[in-house]
Amino acid sequence: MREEESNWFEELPSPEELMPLSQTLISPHLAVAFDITNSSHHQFPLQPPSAAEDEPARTLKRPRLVWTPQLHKRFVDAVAHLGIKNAVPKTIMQLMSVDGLTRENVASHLQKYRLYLKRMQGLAGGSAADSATDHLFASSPVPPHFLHPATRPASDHYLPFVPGLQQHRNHHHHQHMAVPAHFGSPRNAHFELPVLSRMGASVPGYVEDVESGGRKVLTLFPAGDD
DNA sequence: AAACAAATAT
DNA sequence: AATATTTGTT
Repeated sequence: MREEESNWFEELPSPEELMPLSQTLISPHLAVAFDITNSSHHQFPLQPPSAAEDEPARTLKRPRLVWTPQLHKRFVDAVAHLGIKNAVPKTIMQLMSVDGLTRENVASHLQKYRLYLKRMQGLAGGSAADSATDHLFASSPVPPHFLHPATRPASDHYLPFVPGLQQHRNHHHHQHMAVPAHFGSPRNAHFELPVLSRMGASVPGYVEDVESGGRKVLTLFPAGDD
């Protein structure tokens, strides 16, 4: 049994998408038998109590996420600001605060990105590292200190945010992602990331029909506000 | 529970 | 090819 936290259905599917599905899966008279006739059908799919059917909510597959350059840039920014220590999928996801983006989306992307970074460390010289699959990653500049772990960021653009500590920036006119001076609870185990107002305006993803196979795809950053 | 890397699947 | 999912380990 999957006991995952896949609550994506709470936000994504529009009633128009859900309705036809429910209609094909639940026969009309069954639908009336239960209470879903009561205009409450723009709720997320409840599984039919009859259990005679399969469970669409658990079986339905979320469309693949498209990592646009804009979305990737946001990812890189988040990692840069978090610092390598704090840049784990959950916190990256929170900092990015992109509506509909899941931890697994980020984890998968992070894994690939790390491989890309390793591949580039090898070619620290000058040679192009582009294996043609790296177009996405190449679309956003890699902050220098990603490649040299021992090295501190030369500029204060990437000052790692440490939860308990207060940052002192002398010049603060880089409205990148403003990290609030005080946030969450002090040092303790987990801290809460507030919804950042500037960087964090959650973008409501939309679903696009692409590709000849009719695969549905999720594009979160169609046109950046970046 | 979450992170991680490697392998594998779609 | 790009992303997701699974697996085994910490």
